[in-house]
Amino acid sequence: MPDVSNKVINRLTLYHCLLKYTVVDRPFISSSEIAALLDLDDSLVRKDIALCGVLGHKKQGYLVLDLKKSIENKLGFSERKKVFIIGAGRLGTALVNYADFKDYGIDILALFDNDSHKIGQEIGGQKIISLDKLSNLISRVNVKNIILTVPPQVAQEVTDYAVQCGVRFIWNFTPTVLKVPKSVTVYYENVISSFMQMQNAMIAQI
Amino acid sequence: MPDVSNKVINRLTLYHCLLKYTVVDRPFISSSEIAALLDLDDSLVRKDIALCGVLGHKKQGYLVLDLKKSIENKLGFSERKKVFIIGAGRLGTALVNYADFKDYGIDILALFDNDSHKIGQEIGGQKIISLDKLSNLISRVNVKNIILTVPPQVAQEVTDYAVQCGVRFIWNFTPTVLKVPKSVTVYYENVISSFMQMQNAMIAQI
DNA sequence: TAGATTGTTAATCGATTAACAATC
DNA sequence: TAGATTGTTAATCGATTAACAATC
Repeated sequence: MPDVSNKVINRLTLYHCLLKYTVVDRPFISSSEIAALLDLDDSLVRKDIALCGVLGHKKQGYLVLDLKKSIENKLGFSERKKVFIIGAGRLGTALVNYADFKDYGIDILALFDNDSHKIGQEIGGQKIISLDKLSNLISRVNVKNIILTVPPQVAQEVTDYAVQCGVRFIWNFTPTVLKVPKSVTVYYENVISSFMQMQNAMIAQI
Repeated sequence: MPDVSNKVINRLTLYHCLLKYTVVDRPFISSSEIAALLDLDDSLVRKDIALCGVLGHKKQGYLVLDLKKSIENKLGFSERKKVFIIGAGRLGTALVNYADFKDYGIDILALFDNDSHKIGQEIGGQKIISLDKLSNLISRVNVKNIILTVPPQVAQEVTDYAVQCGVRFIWNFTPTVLKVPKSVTVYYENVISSFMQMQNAMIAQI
């Protein structure tokens, strides 16, 4: 999936949701229908679709199943992507149980915590593992990507340790900015920011 | 908070996280330091800060506390924002317990579900309420914003009901596209899209 | 003073929208 | 045929980066 911007990825994912759950009863959908449902410009939708290599049909639109499949290919849903989760709090366990991850090729292979009361407990078929086993498991399973769902107060400390163990990509769900070496990439997931953006949309509406 | 794009909101929120948890030991921070930590251009940081009405100090940078406070004002953290959550599954309950919401002015006033086994249970100080009480509570408490965390299969059905009850803004955590009247706004939170964006960053890195 | 940093303008880059020929 | 829809180019819009004078 090179050559597509984050904005395109975001829209393609939405088109896919649409085709998966909403448009299931007919063979074709047009760019203007998609655009109307998502409040976008129809030529933008056609451009996005063109990036997936899908050809439409004049007067009819795009074949729903064809389009769905092509988005899956473009975004790499069928390739398996291995991740660990560090932090078995409410958010971490919610993510472990998020059934849809598997559908999109995301395999959560282990869930770590350093609370001795949690270690050994089972969540969504995953045993919670002691954090000091991270280094060992990284080399055995060859996973370089972690989802970070620890309390913000310990986020930097846990990150330093994870980086030392060989982690290269951190999907950071904590509301903190992490200091990492140049070789490590942090991707920020920020619920507060999303909320503020939504609120902005609200104000604009009124 | 008019006149700021979503991208600016996102960055301002990150600056705020930085000032809240990471830069706590000194009075000043420069635009280039912020830029380095977040992998941004320093003039972009200065522009964002200018939008908050903060003046820096030549040779020293910006006063940390001053900047933090101004971001809070700009993004409206101190104004209380009332929301309901519909769907008391793992994600819904994780959000109820997300302590940081309160710090940012987001008050979760009730948690709804229609599973009779869940109704009456208490989560994070909130009793789970039967969904058929929604209409009643909307008029009593005057809340027009909901966080939707139900299973995707029932998302549209629940949305139709919520809209009928008077809901105007839906923060949609389900991986579905919702059909709503023009008067209702849906804001999509898409974990899968975020993951794919992260993966894109990974590929670019290697 | 020399060096560092802001604040801001102009230049560039990228993303979206408008428009329309092609054609089913 | 007439109408609808794609695929794509050109125009516009918005966001980022480069550059630099001002100044502490």
